[in-house]
Amino acid sequence: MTEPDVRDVLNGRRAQAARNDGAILAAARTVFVAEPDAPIGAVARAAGVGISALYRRYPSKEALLATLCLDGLRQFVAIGQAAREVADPWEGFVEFLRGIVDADVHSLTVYLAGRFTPTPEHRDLAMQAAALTDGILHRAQQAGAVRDDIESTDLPMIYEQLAAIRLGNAAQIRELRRRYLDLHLAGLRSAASSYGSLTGSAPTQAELGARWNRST
Amino acid sequence: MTEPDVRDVLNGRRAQAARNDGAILAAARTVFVAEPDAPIGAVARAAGVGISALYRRYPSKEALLATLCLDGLRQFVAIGQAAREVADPWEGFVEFLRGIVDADVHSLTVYLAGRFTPTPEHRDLAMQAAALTDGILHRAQQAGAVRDDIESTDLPMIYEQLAAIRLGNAAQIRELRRRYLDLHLAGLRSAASSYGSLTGSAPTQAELGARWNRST
DNA sequence: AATGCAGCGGAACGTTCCGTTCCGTTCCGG
DNA sequence: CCGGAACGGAACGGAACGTTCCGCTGCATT
Repeated sequence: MTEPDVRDVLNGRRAQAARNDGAILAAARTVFVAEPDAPIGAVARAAGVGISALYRRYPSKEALLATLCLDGLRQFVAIGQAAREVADPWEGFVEFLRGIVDADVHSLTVYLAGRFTPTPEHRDLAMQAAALTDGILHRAQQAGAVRDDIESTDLPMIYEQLAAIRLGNAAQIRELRRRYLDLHLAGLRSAASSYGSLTGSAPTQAELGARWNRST
Repeated sequence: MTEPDVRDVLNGRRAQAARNDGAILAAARTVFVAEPDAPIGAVARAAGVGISALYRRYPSKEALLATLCLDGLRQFVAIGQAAREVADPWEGFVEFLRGIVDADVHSLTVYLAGRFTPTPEHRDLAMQAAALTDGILHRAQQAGAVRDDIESTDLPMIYEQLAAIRLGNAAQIRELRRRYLDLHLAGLRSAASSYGSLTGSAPTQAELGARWNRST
């Protein structure tokens, strides 16, 4: 039972298993982002493996979704931390939004939330994400770049809108989302507030958090 | 078999049937707008009738959806015609978008499209709707109110984004949609284009029309 | 070379869900 | 008083899906 060095098993049964690990996660990502309640067989087909290769790694569909969502949350935090390092507040803000939208992190987190019972780790990362959003937005607002009547809970709603753009293949979807993110950004600039104030108010954190509870 | 005057049968079996007609359509509207692939039993429950009351009026679920979508298209055209009559081009444009979003016409048309085989009447009304959109947008652009790098196929994408806002009850959804429509409008104003041009290009009419074909 | 078993593909199973049909009942209209 | 229109809801048939299970393959160890 001597564990062989990873570099020594580039082929063979172990190596295929290791490759399947990645292939299954990548396939699951693609499939569930495109169709949040796709059957688990679609993931297996997209990964080019059988169903049992899935169940060897994840005890249930729910566990797979939970893992996927965890990955998405970690990605969200990483993007936020990178954007916080950008010197110019507006540039950092833009890079933040672009990063979230390009990676389609929203489809991996909120869309999947409610389809599994979240762990404390999920909640913890979600709070980190909210804190990052807060900081990046407020910095841009204090610099006078983003209009003041925007709250940090407005941003998830913008992600949600952009995530709803699902026209054509993946490449076209990304292109279209960039286009409409540009439009959102034009509306978010502080000078744009001269066209009139926003009616109503942003959702509360509690209302946003309610989406993590199972419902359907 | 003398058909009695409608005003004479405010109660009785015939009257209940007439009332059910409206109740069923209203319930179907509410239910399917909230959940595009809700079971037909949910509509019956929301209308307070049995399932057979539904099947007496519509031979299948598909027929009910087709009728609902037809209503939505007619509503779209009516809103567009009203907006065209507004003297100020920008005001008309705004009223148009507000009307579509408030009535949630998008959920009744595009969301339902693809779930039934469309009739020539559907296609005809859809073309009228596209023509109206074209006219209202171009008028606002020629008046210098809306930025020039917007095409008429951008507007359905904006509806789609706003229709994706589904947080809380119907009242809160409407309030939130108004808020984010305001944000979109700020980005659409011609002066907002000074913040930078839009990347990519709008979808083509053909790409938008593809959503009417069954897929899932 | 023999052998044990990790890993796998996919058929099979049980369950849930949903559209549609059908039957017994009610009660208006003539 | 009776025929039948309208209705409520149980029953049916089939599709879809998550999960389990079985038989096979081929590497690793002896």
